[in-house]
Amino acid sequence: MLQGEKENINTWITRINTDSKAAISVDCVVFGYDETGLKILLIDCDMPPHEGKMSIVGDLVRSDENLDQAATRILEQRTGLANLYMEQVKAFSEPKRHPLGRVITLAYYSLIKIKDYIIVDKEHKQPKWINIEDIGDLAFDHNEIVSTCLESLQKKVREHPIGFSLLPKKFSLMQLQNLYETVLGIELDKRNFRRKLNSLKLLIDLGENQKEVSHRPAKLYSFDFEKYDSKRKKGKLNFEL
Amino acid sequence: MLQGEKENINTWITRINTDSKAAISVDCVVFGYDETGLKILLIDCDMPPHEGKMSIVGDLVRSDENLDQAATRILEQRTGLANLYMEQVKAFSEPKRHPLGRVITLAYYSLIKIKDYIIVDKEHKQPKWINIEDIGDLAFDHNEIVSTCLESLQKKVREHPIGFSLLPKKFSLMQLQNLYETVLGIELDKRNFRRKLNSLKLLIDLGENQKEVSHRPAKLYSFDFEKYDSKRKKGKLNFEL
DNA sequence: TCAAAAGTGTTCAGCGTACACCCATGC
DNA sequence: GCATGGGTGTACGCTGAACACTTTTGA
Repeated sequence: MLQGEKENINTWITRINTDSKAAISVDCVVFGYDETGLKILLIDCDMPPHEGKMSIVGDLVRSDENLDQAATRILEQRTGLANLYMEQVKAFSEPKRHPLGRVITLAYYSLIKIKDYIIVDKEHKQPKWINIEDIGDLAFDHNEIVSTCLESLQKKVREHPIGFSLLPKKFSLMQLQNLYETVLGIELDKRNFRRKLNSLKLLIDLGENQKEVSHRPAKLYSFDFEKYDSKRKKGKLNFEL
Repeated sequence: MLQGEKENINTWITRINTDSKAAISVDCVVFGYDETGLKILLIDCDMPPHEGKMSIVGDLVRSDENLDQAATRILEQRTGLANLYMEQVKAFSEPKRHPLGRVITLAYYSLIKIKDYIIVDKEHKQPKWINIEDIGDLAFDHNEIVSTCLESLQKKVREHPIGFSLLPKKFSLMQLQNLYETVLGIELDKRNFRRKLNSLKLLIDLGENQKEVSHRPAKLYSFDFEKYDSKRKKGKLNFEL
């Protein structure tokens, strides 16, 4: 359209259907936690010129779904993963980012406990959990997407209690601390960490202990999601680690 | 594509060019500040069924530009505004959000000092600064976009010194405090605010005073962007208001 | 001399940080 | 009895929050 030209409903419809159409995809960085580290789910990429590399899980969005729905559907279709917490992060839109044409992608991340889910290889693309330290050169701009999503995850984990879903319902304080150290990639002081958690008053002491461990058994706790929600509604809550 | 069907390069190209194409737009919430308040730039909407409402400034993305470039171009073309700080916030993607077809939009915001820019009405859509309190019912899902962008702006202003561009180069501490109170929509304590700014050591005392004011003249300061950058690079900086 | 905004200090409570030893259990 | 990880307390410094009066200028 020329600058200053008056638009009408026909020019709009034309433009919507021609000039500016782009393929839209979502790409999802699935972070997985187990007690050995933080990993992400990668699959084989067989699209030229990136054959042989690995990529994160993504696909094109359909015309009858919004992006959140697309992300959920695609992850389920390609890996069997369902009912995940997902968070939209950012659009990646360089015109030449995709070899087969203009594809704008919306990056999402998800965070799960590896043991709770079974990955189904529905497409013979060998989905694998790769430790966050060991990710090599990925297809497309997926390295950039992964690092953007990791930053976003770390910020979120510091500010919201999304980490608790990564632990068993009953967990010890050491498990919790290890979780934060792993996801944030930092070390924390044991005593200070405990005092902090204690001051939040959001853990329920279950009065139970670990069993059959060859050392002093740890006390077990669970997270009080109800109390968290009600405190948050009432306005004042510093969840900040 | 059926689940489990093996993809190849032809199915990909087909899908990229047919099923999943959507029109992509950017919509930009331009926040403008002057000493009377925080405003946003709205234009008349003449697209059915939203004729008569106002809307934020947006348009379709072209195939040869990325989203940041599109946002810059569109704002310049429609309002004459150029060289703005812009920040991508989120995609809005409900399939029926746009009356003329599938349009996924990426929301951006920008923040400027009203006096520094001249708005050019290139399309006879009467661009206007509307106080943030007085925004009525906007076209499309633009009310939702505006409130999402406002939250995002407020978070950014608290954590980064983007507010200083809204003031004259030489400003008083009261002007600075008013700015934060206006943008964040809260009240601040004068003495605590001053102590905080003082402790950051990022203001340069110019040794000058206001003139021709009918009360005690305020001292004037400027913000030390260089020092801010170097402190930030060296790692340790708590800019947090 | 008055109106209007500028400027200034202290106290208190809470929070992050640094740091080292004893405890309970299984083998 | 020893190896292993669990569990605990104190002191210090920084920061945010609350709060009221004096100063300087122009009209």
